[in-house]
Amino acid sequence: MGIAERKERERADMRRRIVDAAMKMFVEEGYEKVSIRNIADKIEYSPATIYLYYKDKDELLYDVQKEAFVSLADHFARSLTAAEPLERLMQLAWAYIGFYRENPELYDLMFIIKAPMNAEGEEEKWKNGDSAYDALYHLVAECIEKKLLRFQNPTIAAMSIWAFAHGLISLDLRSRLKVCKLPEKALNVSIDDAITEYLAAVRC
Amino acid sequence: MGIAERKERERADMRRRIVDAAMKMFVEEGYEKVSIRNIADKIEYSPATIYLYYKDKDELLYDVQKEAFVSLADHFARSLTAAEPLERLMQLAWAYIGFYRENPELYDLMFIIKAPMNAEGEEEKWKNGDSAYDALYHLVAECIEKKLLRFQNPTIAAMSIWAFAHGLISLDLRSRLKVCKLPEKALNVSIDDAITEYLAAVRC
DNA sequence: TTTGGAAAATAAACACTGTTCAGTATATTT
DNA sequence: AAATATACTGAACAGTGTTTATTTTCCAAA
Repeated sequence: MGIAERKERERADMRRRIVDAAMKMFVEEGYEKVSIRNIADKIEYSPATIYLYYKDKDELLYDVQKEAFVSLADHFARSLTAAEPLERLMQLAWAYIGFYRENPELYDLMFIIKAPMNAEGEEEKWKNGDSAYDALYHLVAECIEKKLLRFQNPTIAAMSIWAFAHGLISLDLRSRLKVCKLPEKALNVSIDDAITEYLAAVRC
Repeated sequence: MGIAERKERERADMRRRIVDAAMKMFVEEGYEKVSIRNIADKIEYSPATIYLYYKDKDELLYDVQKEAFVSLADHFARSLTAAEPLERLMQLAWAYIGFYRENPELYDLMFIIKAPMNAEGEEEKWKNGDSAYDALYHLVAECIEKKLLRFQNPTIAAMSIWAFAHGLISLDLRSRLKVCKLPEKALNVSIDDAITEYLAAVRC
């Protein structure tokens, strides 16, 4: 029965085509501005066809998020070259900021946009971010064990470091840091300074 | 000519009615889920009428944000009772978190939602958050002057503290802290712990 | 007090959106 | 070749923000 397998393969190919087009368009124009019809046009299929492969736009976004988190994990893996855990933690932090700066729309869709993880009920569906978070958690835990960080609890530590970076990023992404009245050019520098200072402050 | 004044008053009243209804509905159901038609229904006018008072939904949101920032400033004013600047900074931080917890949808619409400040061109329109930011900035500056904080630059300090709080809040609001695998109840406690630890870490 | 003109409110439409469904074309099995 | 299962799509539904032509309301001058 090679046919069933081919059909399955074709189905997977179609999902690929859809998710690839969607990812590309989300990154270029932002999730909100891309409609199912736009995606259907791009892949030269009817809008209704997309609903044969994804139950709704949220499910499609979920798949794009999955993809995005894989590439974040890759980005992490490539960036963590140091042997010293503390040095690795710094690399992780800068890799995170770097990922945002290279793919702001992707960051938005992974961490800021409302859909789809606020869809109640689907509790355990939010596993996409796990590996990226685990990278942070284990690194932080190792640093705490070796008394390299001024933290006791690794969960609190991971939360704090993540929140700090995410806070800066999402204020930046929404142009909220304008109120700081910094010259355009000085903003990125200030963000970098803030991170540098924070990392210096939390180490022993 | 009392008529012109009455007309002006009526115009202002109408804007009030619209912005009040909008604020109420945004808070209850979230900005995205409230349509111009819904608001029009609520105030018992035609949808088109709203466009005689607001050029688009963004302008309406902008007015609601203005309102929201006033109430945040009020909230700050009521919370900052201590004489010691460092104590006042703590109160500010907790007031910020408190405001979020009392009005999560309002926080969303003030700090996270995309519209309207990303509308390019209207550079100086984003002055709503000024007074709230100024409260933080001046307090931080005072603390630095009196050598109460481990910061040199007040702008970096204000950015950092704000980013930390905002980061925790917005990760919480988007249920991203689920990856920390904390029991439901422990989450809020952990957020509080993270803030407590952070404040302890940045003081001299 | 009636009439003319300005101002305010609206019904209806436009161009979108996500989504569904009845019907058509294609491929596979009998 | 006929019957069946699969894949696809046109058209529609119910909603969105917004605009326009039309009607209603109001005020001032004849």
